[in-house]
Amino acid sequence: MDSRVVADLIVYLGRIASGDGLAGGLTPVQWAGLRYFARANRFSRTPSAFAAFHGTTRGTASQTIKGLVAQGLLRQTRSAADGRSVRLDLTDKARAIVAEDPAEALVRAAGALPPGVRGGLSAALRRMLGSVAAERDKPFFGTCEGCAHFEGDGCCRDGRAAYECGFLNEPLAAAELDELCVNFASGKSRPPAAPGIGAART
Amino acid sequence: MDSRVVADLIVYLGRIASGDGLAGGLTPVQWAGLRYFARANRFSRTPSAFAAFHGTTRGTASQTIKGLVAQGLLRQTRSAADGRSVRLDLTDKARAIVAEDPAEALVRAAGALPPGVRGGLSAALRRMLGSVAAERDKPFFGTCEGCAHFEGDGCCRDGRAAYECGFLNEPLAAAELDELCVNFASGKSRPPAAPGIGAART
DNA sequence: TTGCTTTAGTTTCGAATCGATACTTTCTTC
DNA sequence: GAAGAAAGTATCGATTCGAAACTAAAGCAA
Repeated sequence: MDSRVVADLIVYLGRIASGDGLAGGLTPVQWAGLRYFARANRFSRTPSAFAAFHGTTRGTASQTIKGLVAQGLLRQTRSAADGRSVRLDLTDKARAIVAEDPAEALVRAAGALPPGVRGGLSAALRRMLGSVAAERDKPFFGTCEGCAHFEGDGCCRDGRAAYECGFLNEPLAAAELDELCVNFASGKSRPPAAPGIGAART
Repeated sequence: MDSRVVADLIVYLGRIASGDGLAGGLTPVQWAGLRYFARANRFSRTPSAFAAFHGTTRGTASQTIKGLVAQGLLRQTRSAADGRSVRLDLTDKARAIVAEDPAEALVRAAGALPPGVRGGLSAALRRMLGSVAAERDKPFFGTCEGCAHFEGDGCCRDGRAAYECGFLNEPLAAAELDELCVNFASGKSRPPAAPGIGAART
């Protein structure tokens, strides 16, 4: 019975934080898009990845993105490596809006917790995400931390970068390690109490 | 930075659990309605309370309810005390559907946690909800536990019921103490680590 | 009682959203 | 090269949503 209270609390907290709707003249879908493109790394800032993350079709995602581009909140650039792919980046105008996201209240609430409690909360939520992931077959998102494709221990080797994505064979900047990635795969033996944000069945 | 991870985890978990959409032939809104009327107590199973909980207008809530009634999932009865009010109750058919809610995966994930961890998680989430509540002026929902209107310590007094709601002057069954209530108000001095599910500014 | 105001619920209507589908372009593989 | 897969876009019909108008019941003040 206590388990249901925990589940309800998570759903309730998530909804009142992210579902606040029309704040700032943006629709809930547009907020979801801005949040995603603000958190995703450069490999994942594409219409397809957003569609997968948001649980919708590519067509619908394309419409949402078109609206954000028309409002000057996203800038799209075609990929040089793949002529089909498009990368979306937030404009300065969008960054100013995201900084006043109503969902920031949740971040502040988390920050108000004692560090030890917050660490335990984070670890428990990651475990729950791992459990839920084991029941599903949809793609999950996570950060480099705990990703099976993550390589590099911080020191250079034969002229390559300190960190690298073994899936894309791309060097990674230190600031990118905390960004969401669509190519996340669990399975990496990881330091205790520091799994990735998500886990896939692979 | 760790605070943002916690906030993102909560939003992500809540969305993949409740936003699964068209499972069972129901739309996401209909799922939300069924879940609400399954958790809410008899004072809160009204269109207006559902609209407040779901963050929408009464008109939209009325439409959602109409659809659920048409499918034989909700039964509406007019209140004897107030001729305007309508109470919605789940039918047996609806209870069978709710039992297979895709969001039950979250409940199972919470149940897979060690009891001590789950207790800490629950307490931390309640604290976060309290923080978020302090920033907003919208109504919040909670259970009798920790509600300022809750009266009675379990023993009868001058022929009245063991538990009672001081706001509505209504006796409360023991099974109703864990149900969501729209009239929740914080402020009650409460036993340690057992606040209500929500907190209002009052 | 008679009015006035508030509240619960419903209905209607126009705008927006969404999913399914088809289509174009580009990359990959044989 | 040709076939097939993948990324992205456009279109269409059904659904949803919020705003506003509306009905009915309750509360309140003389």
